[in-house]
Amino acid sequence: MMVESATESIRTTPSSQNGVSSLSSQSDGGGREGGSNCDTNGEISPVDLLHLQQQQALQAARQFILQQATGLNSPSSNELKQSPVQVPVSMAMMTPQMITPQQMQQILSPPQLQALLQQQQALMLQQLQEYYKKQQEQLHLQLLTQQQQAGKQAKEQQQLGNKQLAFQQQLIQMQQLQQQHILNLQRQGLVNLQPGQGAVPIQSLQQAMCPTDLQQLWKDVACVQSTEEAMKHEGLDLTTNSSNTTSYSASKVSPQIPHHPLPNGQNSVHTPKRDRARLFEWISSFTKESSDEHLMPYSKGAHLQSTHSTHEEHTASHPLFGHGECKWPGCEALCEDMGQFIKHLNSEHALDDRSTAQCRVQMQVVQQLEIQLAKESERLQAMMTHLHMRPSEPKPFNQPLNLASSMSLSKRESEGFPEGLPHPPTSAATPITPMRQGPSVISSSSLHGVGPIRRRNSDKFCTPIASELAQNCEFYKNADVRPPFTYASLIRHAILEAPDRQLTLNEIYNWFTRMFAYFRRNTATWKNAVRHNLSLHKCFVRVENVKGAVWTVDEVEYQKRRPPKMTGSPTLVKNMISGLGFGSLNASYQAALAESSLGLLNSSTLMNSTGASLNMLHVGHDDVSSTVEQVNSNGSCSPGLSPQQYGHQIHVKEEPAEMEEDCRPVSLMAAVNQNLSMPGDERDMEEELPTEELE
DNA sequence: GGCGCCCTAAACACCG
DNA sequence: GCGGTGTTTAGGGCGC
Repeated sequence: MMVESATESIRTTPSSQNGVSSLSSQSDGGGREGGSNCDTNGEISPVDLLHLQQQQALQAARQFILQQATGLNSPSSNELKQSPVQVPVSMAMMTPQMITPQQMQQILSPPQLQALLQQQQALMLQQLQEYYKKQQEQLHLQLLTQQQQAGKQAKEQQQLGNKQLAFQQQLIQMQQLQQQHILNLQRQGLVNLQPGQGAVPIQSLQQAMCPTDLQQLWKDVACVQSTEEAMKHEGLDLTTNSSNTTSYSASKVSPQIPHHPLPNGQNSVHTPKRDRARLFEWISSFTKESSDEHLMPYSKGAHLQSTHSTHEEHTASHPLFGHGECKWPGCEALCEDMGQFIKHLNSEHALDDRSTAQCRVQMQVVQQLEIQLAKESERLQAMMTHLHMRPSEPKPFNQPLNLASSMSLSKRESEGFPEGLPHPPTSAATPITPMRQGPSVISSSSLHGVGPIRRRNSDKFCTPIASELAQNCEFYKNADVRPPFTYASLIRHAILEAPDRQLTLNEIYNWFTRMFAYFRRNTATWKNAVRHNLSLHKCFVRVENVKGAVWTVDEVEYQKRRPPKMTGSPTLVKNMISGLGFGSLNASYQAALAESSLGLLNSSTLMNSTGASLNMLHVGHDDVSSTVEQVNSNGSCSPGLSPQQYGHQIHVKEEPAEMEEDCRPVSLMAAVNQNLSMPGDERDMEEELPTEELE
């Protein structure tokens, strides 16, 4: 087919030559397409071949990266971008992204990520095909040119035959690699790819790799290139291309490879082993530095640098000699002793273009690895920092509570702001605050806006809804971000925020849409959820008012359902009574405190604003504008709207099973407070505003 | 794995 | 009949 036609062209057209481009000129991003890197003999220049093979290696690397692409969470990097080889195929994918994979992962839902991955894989496949096409065309073009010039001299006919074979070989290799890579990509799931789908940045995949992955990657690279070698050295059986599965071990059975350079002394066949050798070197260094016990099973280099090696003395004497082999990238020549090695070094690796190029490549390899190391180190540091910070998680949650909430509280009190209402100055100072909330507040699901509400956050360890909304109200108003609170807490907040602490269903709807951009869509869903929550939770009391049915909050019921887990916890009792720092409390309790702080904040504010000193629980209310008590279905007194105030029918709900009980032990906190004769709301304040009210 | 909490969806009833 | 409201049930996800 193509090879045959190329062969035919060779026979019928003269060949020619051209100069060898310098390495620098080839690597300066000019791309390979325009390069005519052939030597005067009409062959592809070694440097060109080097580039070609390195590109192929990178293709294999990319292939491996895709295989490893289960996680995309790693900081962005530009390793590939800085690759010594310009690989047009992947340049688009190597472009640094505006967002990190982590951010992408947070922003995108898993299905979106998957779609993105598939999309980019498709793109990559397409680019691969285009690239190989270009390469083939280029090779073919070079072939034709050389044939034309070579044809003028009959004397060179025989030589041309050899060149022809060489080019045929190149073409075959190119085709084989192309097929192999495409097949591999398809095996990796691209068979189902559809046109137009996107993908995950390849750099992200690479960045996600750990050193072990890199080792495997390099191994694959070496394997692929060894395949090339094998093909080259297996003769010129161009009719079969079944050598795609040539294994690494198979390639290693070709020790003569390094000793068969091209006639002009170039190093095309050296390149694969060179890369592999660099891999080994890197593995060795990494293994040595990171963990002496972890020897890479396939890492020959690791063993080469084993401190237990009998050749260690030699290794120590020369970094390029170890285990009886020359460790020059791609060489692996066997040397019996140091003297022989030195001789070999001086003869085979003297200062010439090839060695310079190899050194240059090695420098870039090292540079890339250093970058990778820096990134990995940074990641490690972040991980350690994160893990170290874990025990003190409550800290960031307490702090904003103290500062923001109390400050805005006082302001609201003085300015008559309804408590809980977002105060402009506060929110204005933090227009995009959710970022500072940390992941505990704005989860990935809430970020992309399609996932479920941050369910546990508000309950466990989030900033209280009051301060959260106060500080981020502008954000939630404008950003299509789902608030990290439950429907129940939001409804409660809305109701308590109302001047008279009551809202009609429609007013609740309006509050949701007014406060959260997220709730301006999917109205059917969340409205249904709101109604569901209102009906389901006992804490929401429907009151027939003159203007229709309104919903109020039964704080007692609400608090009842909050911290069931802390009931009976000796630790909590101790902490409670002793008034220790809340950082020592467990997450559940803190979460309960956090979430419910809003209502208590509200209550306290109202109480303060009205100057009422209430004993809701035992005495009864004396100010309906403040937190009022309400006789609930159980006959107990609870803060909320006064039945007298509304003087209408109150629909008593039954909480779901577990909520049902007066006989159920009251929460420990409540019990403690009751023992302390704490008034209802004050009790709540004490419970829920440890950092706000108990400073 | 069980449990609790939550969300979502859906069906149904009531009422203006 | 329609839309809004309220109730209830079911299923599933998630964290403990």
